Amino acid sequence: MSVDRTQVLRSAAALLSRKSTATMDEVARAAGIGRATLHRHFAGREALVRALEEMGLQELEAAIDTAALDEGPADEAVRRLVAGIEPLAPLLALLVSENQLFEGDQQNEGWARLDARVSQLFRRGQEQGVFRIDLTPAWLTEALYGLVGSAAWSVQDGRVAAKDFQYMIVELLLGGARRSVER
Amino acid sequence: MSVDRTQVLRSAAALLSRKSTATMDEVARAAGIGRATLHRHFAGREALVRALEEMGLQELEAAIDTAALDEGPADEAVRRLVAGIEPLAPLLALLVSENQLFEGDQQNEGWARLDARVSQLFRRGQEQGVFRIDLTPAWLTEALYGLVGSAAWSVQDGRVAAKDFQYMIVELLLGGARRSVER
DNA sequence: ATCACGTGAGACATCTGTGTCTCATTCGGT
DNA sequence: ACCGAATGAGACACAGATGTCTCACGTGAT
Repeated sequence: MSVDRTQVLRSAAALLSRKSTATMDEVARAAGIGRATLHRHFAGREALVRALEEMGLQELEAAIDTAALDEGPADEAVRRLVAGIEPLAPLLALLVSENQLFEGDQQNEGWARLDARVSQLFRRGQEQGVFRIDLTPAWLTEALYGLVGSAAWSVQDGRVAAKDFQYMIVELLLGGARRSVER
Repeated sequence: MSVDRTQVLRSAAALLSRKSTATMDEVARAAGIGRATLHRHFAGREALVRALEEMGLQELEAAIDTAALDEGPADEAVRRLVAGIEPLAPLLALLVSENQLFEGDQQNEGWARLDARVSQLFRRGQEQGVFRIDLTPAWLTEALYGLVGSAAWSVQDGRVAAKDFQYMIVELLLGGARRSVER
């Protein structure tokens, strides 16, 4: 009976990432609840978006923590990170594509901090000779977000199989599309 | 004096790709024109979006044509394609991230057709042994869009240098982040 | 210098989405 | 079976964006 707040936020993320001008009513319908109920849980559109930000940052941070980016080979850390990110991919896709949200410069810092941690992983990989050094850590970080978003949308639209999510991202990010000898 | 329609559409794409809820007034300001003038050129928000779609599809098709995807090694064709896409990257980023636009199933076909052409390039590369076969052409196509979008946003936000646009995308897409022997 | 045209600024009515409320209903716990 | 809490549906006023119009100004052509 009672509404699952997290569930509502997830469906909202999935919808808004594809139709950012969606109405509060559409968001409610997508979550399978009434508009009034949606309003009882989130004071308004503003609050809803804030909640999405907060949840996104929080869950991404948790995923980064769990992945233990400082341990083991950098490429394996990337695999762990992508694996942990999968459940929150639609939400991440929304937050990445809509950075209007970060005007208050409040949550902006939280985002920058997570960016730095991911970026640091790629830097570590470069220093340890695992990653090539002609692609900046900043770009690799952005590319990771982009690929995660693309994969999330592709799965959502049925263009690729959900079970291949991690494999597709990691393999392309780490190994690229070109066929090479050692593979 | 007279307004450059293409210029208006480009600035609108850049703005809307980052703040999709932007007002018509904001779009006008971003283009350096008045709201009334914007309205004289595009009957309404709906018409503006349609024009963005149309221009995006048209220019992407032109870029694909110019790249001559059927000729030469597949990886070189990818390089040509990315080079041709660079000027319309912000527009492409908008269209990819906001697929609410394709409800009328009209322009949807145009998009599907272009998708098929790009996808065919990757398939050709696989058949000729240039690309690995464990990543589907559909995914590689989506990934290309995703990376182009990420790169466009990164450049727009100043996180990476504009001059590295093509290099970053092509190198990551084709070669991946991992350091390997022949590189 | 004159004229036609396109533009910017502002006013205006309208519309759509928003936020709040009430009320009947349903679900879950007792 | 009962009761309380949460929900859905609908009504309502309000706010903000939209679409249209007018008018004055600047520009470019003649």
